[in-house]
Amino acid sequence: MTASGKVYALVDCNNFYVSCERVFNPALEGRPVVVLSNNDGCAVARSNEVKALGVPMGAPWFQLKDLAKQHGIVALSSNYTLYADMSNRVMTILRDFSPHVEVYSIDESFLCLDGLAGLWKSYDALGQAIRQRVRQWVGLPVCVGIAPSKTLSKLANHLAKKKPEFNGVCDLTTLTEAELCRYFSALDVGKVWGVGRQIAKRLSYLGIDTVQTLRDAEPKLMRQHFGVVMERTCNELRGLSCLSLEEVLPPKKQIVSSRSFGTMVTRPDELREAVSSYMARAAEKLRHERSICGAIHVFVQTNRFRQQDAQYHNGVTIPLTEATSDTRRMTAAALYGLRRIYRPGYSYKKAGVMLLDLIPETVRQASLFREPDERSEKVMQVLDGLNRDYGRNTLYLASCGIQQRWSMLAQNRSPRYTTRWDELPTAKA
DNA sequence: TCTGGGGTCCTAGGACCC
DNA sequence: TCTGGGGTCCTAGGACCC
Repeated sequence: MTASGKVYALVDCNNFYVSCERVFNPALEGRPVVVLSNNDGCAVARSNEVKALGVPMGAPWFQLKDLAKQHGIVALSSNYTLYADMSNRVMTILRDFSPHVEVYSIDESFLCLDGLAGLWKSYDALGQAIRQRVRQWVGLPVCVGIAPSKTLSKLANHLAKKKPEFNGVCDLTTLTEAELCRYFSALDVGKVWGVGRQIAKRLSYLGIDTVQTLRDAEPKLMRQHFGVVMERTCNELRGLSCLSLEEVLPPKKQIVSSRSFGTMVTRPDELREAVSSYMARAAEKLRHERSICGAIHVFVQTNRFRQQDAQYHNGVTIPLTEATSDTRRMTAAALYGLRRIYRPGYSYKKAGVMLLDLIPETVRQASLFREPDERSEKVMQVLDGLNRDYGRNTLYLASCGIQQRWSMLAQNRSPRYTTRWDELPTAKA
């Protein structure tokens, strides 16, 4: 099935966060391990042992504590610094295998394999070589799915992970129609990329429950029922490539920074600290993107899970008179917004900022009312430089506060082994 | 006690214009 | 009694992804 002549590989790391932890702590091998979300809230990565216990993705940790005690589940706080660095190492290796790589998320990439068939005995051999090298050089297990469309390569990857007969690499281009039909008939339609819970339910009303029945559905009819996206998905399932590789990621359209608090926050000064801190982070990302923003959205909310508490959530968008990436001006706007939405008497659980109307800094429009501020750019360069070279929070605005009593929980975080000299792993003789 | 964070795309509906 | 039609733009909300 190579109707379009395209061939894509999807390389996906197995249980990525858990596998990263195991590289540096081999004692975790073979044990049930979860990595928790920010604030140690939910299980966002599960080892196979934990999946076998029936723990779903996103399960709240506090609900798992009994099960954890019973089976000795190890729970780790997330260590994004480590995961990001490990991810970069994997992606660097993948670029050796194909000149066309789309880094799709922290743990998966699409590779275009067009024209590479001649270099290898088979696509399967190429896939195995990728697995072997990533395992040897970075220590992480990956699986590879190969198919004539991105949507199919996702499914191929799923099969590579679940079906031992593929040994970690599933090349759909070598399967017969009958074999494809057999695998796809056994797969829930919800496994298809782009089919979530709601759409799966609606598909079910039409008698479409498996990947195979969606593949057999008429694309034009799917368009009438669900829109252009589903029509595309349907065509992709038939081996007609509709989604191309996006090698250069387009500039972001918005940047969000938000966190749940480690404790309930009632005092306005603590909310101000949190919003200032989140804004510092968002502004840093903005400058890294080489963009400036034209508006800022601030929001606060109480704990929606505590129905017995008085609930309040609100947000406000503050347009800026002039697009900027200066943390100080953005923080001032955010704190102004916060004053407008803050209501006393509530226990707040979360706050955040969103940067909107982003444009590249090169198209900055001169303001009618202000001279261009070159000093601002210099100050931000110094700020970013210090925080890059000496660690985050070396230099920050006083409004971010010092104690940060509200900051999130991370009670069991591993060292940043690969990015901090003072946290390098040590080898015992 | 304890329930994540950061994105994108599409669509429907309202405002507005001629 | 009778009350256009078509187009664009914007926004909010929903759905999806990892």
